[in-house]
Amino acid sequence: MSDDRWVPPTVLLAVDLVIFTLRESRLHVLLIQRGIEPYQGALALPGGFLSHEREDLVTAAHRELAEEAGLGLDQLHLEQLGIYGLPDRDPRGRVVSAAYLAIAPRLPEPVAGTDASQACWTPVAQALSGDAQLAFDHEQILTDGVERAREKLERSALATAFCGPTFTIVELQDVYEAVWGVRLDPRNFYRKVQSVDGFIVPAGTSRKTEGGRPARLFRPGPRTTLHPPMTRPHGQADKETA
Amino acid sequence: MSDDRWVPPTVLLAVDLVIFTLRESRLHVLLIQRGIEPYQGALALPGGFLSHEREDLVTAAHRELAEEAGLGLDQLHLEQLGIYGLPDRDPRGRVVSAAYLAIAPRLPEPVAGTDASQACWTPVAQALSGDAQLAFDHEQILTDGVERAREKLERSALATAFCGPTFTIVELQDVYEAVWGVRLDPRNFYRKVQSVDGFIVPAGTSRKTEGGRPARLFRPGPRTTLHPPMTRPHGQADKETA
DNA sequence: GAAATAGTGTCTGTCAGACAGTATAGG
DNA sequence: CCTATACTGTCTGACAGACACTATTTC
Repeated sequence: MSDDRWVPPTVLLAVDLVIFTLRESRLHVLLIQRGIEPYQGALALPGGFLSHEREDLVTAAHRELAEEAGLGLDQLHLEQLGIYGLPDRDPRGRVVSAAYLAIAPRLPEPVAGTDASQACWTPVAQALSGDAQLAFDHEQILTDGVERAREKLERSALATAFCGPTFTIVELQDVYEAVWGVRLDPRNFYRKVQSVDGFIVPAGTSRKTEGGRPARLFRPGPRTTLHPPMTRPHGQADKETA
Repeated sequence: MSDDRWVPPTVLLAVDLVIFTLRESRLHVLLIQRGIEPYQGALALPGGFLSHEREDLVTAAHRELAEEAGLGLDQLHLEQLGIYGLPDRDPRGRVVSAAYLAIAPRLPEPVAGTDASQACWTPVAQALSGDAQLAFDHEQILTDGVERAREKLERSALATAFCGPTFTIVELQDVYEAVWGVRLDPRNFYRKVQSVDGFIVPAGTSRKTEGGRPARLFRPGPRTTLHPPMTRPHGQADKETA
């Protein structure tokens, strides 16, 4: 600040995505296998550099979402997660990454890998088990993403973003159980989720289930923040669903 | 990604700080009056560019904290707030800012302005009233900082960072009332804050107060996350303390 | 003693957690 | 009928909110 002709350093800006979805009642994250160095062949979060100097960060996140996951903007939650800028996180030089958290509804196909690299949904428990070494500091970013999702399920209506346009209460409960890693009582969950005003609204019809009474369908309500919040069982226990 | 010789664009990376403290039972933020263009003369959050290409973001935040506010690392909370990167937020070009939230304990002197610009503690209510136009998108950053602080008071022991090494329960209540903008019942607050295990621990002695029974002193406890959380009065009402 | 601030006891409505019981489907 | 799933009613312990009351200081 004291030199007259001092010029601040420039950095490369990347956008990385933590994209969550629910598959078979388990939380999955989209990972790609890197086709180029560095970390060629390793698993990594989808992402990339800004396409041009005037591209907005959110726009870049949406672009990557479309390019690497084939996901459009419909029924998709996207929020900023944080910035990761340790000097040595990328061997190519000073790369600072803006991480975004995205929630995708259940998708029938395993995602059409449109990009050069192969994209696949991976159970989060497996991605963080240490067996699969993630590129760069993506394990840290993924860990932060999980924690963010857990917190937001308490105070926001984010859980509905995991579901399709309509869903049953049991499906919504599946989301909470998978993300929090706990078991919830269906009866109490039913009462609780209905009592929060504006969280979910009836969608009229009902849906078949395999041998049993059909469940009523609901749509996401107008509320985005939940009062009172959903309460996560004490001690944020990470017990897997048996 | 398809061109062979494509080179990603570079950006300038800045670090901006939202530094909160409590003065006269009101939440204050540190603002500086800009000495140079752009926005010369306007109020802004303290901050600046990375000093060199290999500087870590947190290190840069600490450096700015020392340069512009004269604050060391002792008894100081610092956490990442978010990244602000709209293409037109800075007329000098593509500048992306990593915002950090800092909490400083009560300071006797109004901060020694060590930098070229004048630094002053400003009530947050005044800074956001619209009368004082803040530079760049700093009003947005400040708004996000206030919301973040409010949320973190619920689930973390962040409130103690506003106090000195020892404090009374009433002083802690002052923090909650100022940040949340509500009135709390002293008796219930007393019980509640004591019942949360590891939040605050007795510091042995007590402290004089103007005409009344001396209050016991406490120190921050080992707990950083609060279970159960402090409950903010319903509807996050923003009623100012009368 | 009065005044002021610190800290305690107790009641009450609300709600999370537990779980018995009812409803509606397919076999 | 039985089984499986969806949904309802009710009890109970814990706790937030309200507030009367006691304790310890200065004047």
